[in-house]
Amino acid sequence: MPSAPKLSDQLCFAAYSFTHALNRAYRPLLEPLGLTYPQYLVMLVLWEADGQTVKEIGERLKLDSGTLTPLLKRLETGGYLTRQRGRQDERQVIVNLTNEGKALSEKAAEIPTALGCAMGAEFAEISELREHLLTLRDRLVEAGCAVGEVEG
Amino acid sequence: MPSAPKLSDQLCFAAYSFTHALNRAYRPLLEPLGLTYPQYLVMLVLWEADGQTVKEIGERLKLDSGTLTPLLKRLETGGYLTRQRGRQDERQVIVNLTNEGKALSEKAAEIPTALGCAMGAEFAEISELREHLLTLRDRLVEAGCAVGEVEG
DNA sequence: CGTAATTAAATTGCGCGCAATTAATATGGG
DNA sequence: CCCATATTAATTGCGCGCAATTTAATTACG
Repeated sequence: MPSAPKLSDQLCFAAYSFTHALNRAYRPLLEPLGLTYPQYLVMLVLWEADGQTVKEIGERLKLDSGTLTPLLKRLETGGYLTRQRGRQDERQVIVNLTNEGKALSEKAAEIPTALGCAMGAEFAEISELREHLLTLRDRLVEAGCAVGEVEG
Repeated sequence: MPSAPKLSDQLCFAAYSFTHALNRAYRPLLEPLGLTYPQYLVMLVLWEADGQTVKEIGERLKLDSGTLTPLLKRLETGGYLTRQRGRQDERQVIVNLTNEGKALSEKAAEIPTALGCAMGAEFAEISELREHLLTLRDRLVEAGCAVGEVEG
């Protein structure tokens, strides 16, 4: 297989396995809160601004209702939020935190710290890497197609 | 929620959404080959070295048999590889590419190029970012625990 | 030897992630 | 006003990822 791309050359695999490693690192930290990692992301969005629609949450996290609806139902069952149809527009579903859901943010406060430590990285380094990834992500979303000249 | 971590501060979310964007960018490129992205990764591993065990493939990709067994069965059904118990150690399953599976590497040759172009990134930039992510990944795997001082 | 401990895959169960479809509501044009 | 079109969620189906368990084969130990 002389022409085959090499795994070790792939940025995509590095990102893929880094993400999985992050997920595994989060698991024991989130388990005491009763959250999975995607559920934690939804809570982050709601802690920043309560009362958002499913659509708004989805835009923020780049997820659709196929993923969010069952996830939100589980968080509702867990007592962290409520879901109710909008009054002026009944197509929308507004998601509100319960007191329990709001209180959870305090327990979650130390999680980023723990992760940063586990990675042994400085704030500036993390920050730069984050922006780099978001830039490339946005270019990927924008491109969607094309055939060009470098490693993927 | 004054103490809550912010989504925009999170490296984890940047990596998470970058990975999903990559996945979506790969989809239309891999569909003509009849592969999903994880299946493509397995093929990359086998194109580099045919005849590996499930364990070896899993170590390379950081995946376990719970993920690999059904995935490999699908690739077997698709005619890209065969799975057979090892002769000298019957606990192992050796995975071999079929001619069709080997031939697929040629069609896949242009994929990394297309992705690199879609990201609009130089080889050096990609390369550096890749190493950075792998370094942090390995630190995460090594740490597994701890509570420290920076953003995650 | 023979039994205990170890190892490799497979299986089970659950939660994403996403494409595709459906249902209900809202909007805009004639 | 009515109907075609848009939009928002929900639903369905499938393929990961992974923890936990099970099964089978190998190795280590007394």
